[in-house]
Amino acid sequence: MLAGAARPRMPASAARSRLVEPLSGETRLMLRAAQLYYRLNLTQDQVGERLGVSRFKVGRLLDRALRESAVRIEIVHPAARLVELEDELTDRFGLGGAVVVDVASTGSEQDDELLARERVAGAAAVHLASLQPTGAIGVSWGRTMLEVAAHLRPGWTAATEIVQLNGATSQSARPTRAHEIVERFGATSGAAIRLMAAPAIVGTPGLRDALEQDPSVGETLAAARAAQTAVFSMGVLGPESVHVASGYLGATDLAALGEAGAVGDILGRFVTRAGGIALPSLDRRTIGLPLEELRAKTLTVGVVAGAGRGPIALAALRVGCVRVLVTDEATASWVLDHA
Amino acid sequence: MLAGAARPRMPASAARSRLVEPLSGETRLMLRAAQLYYRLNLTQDQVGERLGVSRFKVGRLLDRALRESAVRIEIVHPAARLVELEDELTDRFGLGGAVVVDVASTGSEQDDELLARERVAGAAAVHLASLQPTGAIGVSWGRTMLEVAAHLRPGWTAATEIVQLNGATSQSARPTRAHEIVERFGATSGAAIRLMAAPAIVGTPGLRDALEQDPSVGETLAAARAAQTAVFSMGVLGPESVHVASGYLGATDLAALGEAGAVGDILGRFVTRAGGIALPSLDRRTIGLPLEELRAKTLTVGVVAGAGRGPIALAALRVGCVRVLVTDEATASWVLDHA
DNA sequence: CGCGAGCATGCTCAAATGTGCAGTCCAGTG
DNA sequence: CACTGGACTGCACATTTGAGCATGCTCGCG
Repeated sequence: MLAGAARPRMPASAARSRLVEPLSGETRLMLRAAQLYYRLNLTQDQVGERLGVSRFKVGRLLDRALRESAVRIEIVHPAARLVELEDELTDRFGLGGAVVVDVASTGSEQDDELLARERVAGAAAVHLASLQPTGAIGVSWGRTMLEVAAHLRPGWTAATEIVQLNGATSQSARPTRAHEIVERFGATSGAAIRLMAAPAIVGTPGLRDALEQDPSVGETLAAARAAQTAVFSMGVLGPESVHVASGYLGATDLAALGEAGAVGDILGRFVTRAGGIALPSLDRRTIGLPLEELRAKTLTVGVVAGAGRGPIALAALRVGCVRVLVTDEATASWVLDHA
Repeated sequence: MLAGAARPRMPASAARSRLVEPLSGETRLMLRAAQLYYRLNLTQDQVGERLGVSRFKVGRLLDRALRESAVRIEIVHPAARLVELEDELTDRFGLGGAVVVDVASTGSEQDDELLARERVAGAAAVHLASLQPTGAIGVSWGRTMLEVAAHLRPGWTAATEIVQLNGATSQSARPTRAHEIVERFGATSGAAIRLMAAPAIVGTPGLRDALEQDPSVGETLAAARAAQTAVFSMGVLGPESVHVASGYLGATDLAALGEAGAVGDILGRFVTRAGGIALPSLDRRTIGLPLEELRAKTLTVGVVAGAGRGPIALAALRVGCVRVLVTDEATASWVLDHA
């Protein structure tokens, strides 16, 4: 028998086979290269040797694998998302930096609030230390700032003076504990301290001006102005606000602020979603550093934590008075989603 | 007021903070480096510049990220698994190579069987061509080999002769079509062909010997022995076997084989799970190249596809008569799981 | 207070990798 | 059949990365 007979009857499947590509040899090679290179950590040279191709070809195969995403490089660390949020915040708002912390949920809403404040404050204290601020540092008060103070480690800064940025004295049952905050900032650093002996908000603009001009308050205010660094937290508007608890704001003021679109306060100054002063009449009765002056500082660290703090965080960013933001993941996400 | 006052009363949370590590700055840095390096494709130098650290440190951070698997490199191509199976088969059985094809499931068991055979046969034809066999090529017969033949492309080899490896003539209603296979192998390559004019299995060892010594069969058998390359498929034992359909095996033989632990056949020779001849008495009645001689060849390509072919594939590997295995994913997995 | 172990840092040098370029092959075309 | 454009290959060279090593720093211990 000889070759060359007429083509014999063959199954129809021969034609079909063109449709289902059986995986090209080139792709096979690419995957083998990827396995050897990424899994076994061989060099491209070694891969080439095993596969019988030049190292250049291996390089090109790996390149293709990456471009066609046959190989995926993923950052799987649980904290990666936080770092991403930090970078996005920094970019989007032109910040000098951002710290976003992860807050494990406890199940209880109240516990979450406490935990968030605690973790964020801790991070703020650590970050603050890493920034090595010098000269005078201005600080605000509030529950968050109290936590920040509690987390400061001795010797965290070489700053020479700690200055209270806004009024805080109170006769109410719920004191502001602003002096504790300032004292701890001073005690942990060896810096001198300067308190602001005045309420946060007084009854009339006239009294405000009189107090601010009196040396007892005026000198601190001048120091607050001169400080190149400021650390502050932000408050939300609502019946649970420290300003209400401390007796500065009554129901009337609250209602007016709500109507004016206030979302919270920075150094006792209530601002709207867009970052403007919500109620100028109230602002003129507020004692402490104005926001324009806060904005002018070299380094400002804004600390904000807890559910519902998104709007005031965003407002603060819009005011432009935050150079470094320290917050929790939920707030960071909210801000980026609503910016 | 002065600094240095006794440490004020502070919330208990300060102590708690030691427990919940707020994500160390080093880790943060590592993740930022990973993002910049892997996502943005900066060089380590550029990453270092942005992060304010030396390129050495960046390298070490990335190293750590990889070691702590904060970064995962994954090969996601759907065919990656196949390549992995190929490598594993090659390693585990010391093969010269393996081709594993992916068979999309159709839902119907029968269609799957056909599709698997078709795809595997196609892959075998392509791979065979890439191996560029020369001289004489021995071939077996069967449904799978028929498909392989159908997929051969003209000019696929420069071989000079195609030789049938084992007997196949049949008077039954279901012919073996062995001549079609050999003819197509020849027609697509321009090689001469040599058929084996004898049944696969005859009634007595005496007749087998007589036939093998007669020039009509003997010359082909000698050529089969001399060929340096062989291509063959494997059959399963069971009522649907081609040997039954072609009338070589009766119910008695089938039962005896089953009892002897046969799992299938290679060139008409039935073997056990472990790779031994299942029924020597039957083997002495089988016409064609013995397995020892198949094993001695330079290049042998075994093609096996379809559900339930795992045991015979494994047996063939254990016999050591397969240098290159071409099969489907299911069979490859089965073999590796049961080896 | 001095000492040394352990560790992180940055350096030099070599290895590994990417890039631009020139040569080659091949399919399609006039 | 010659030609041409495009894809692919391997090479020389520049860049990037890794490895080993000396230095300096911290921290605990005597």
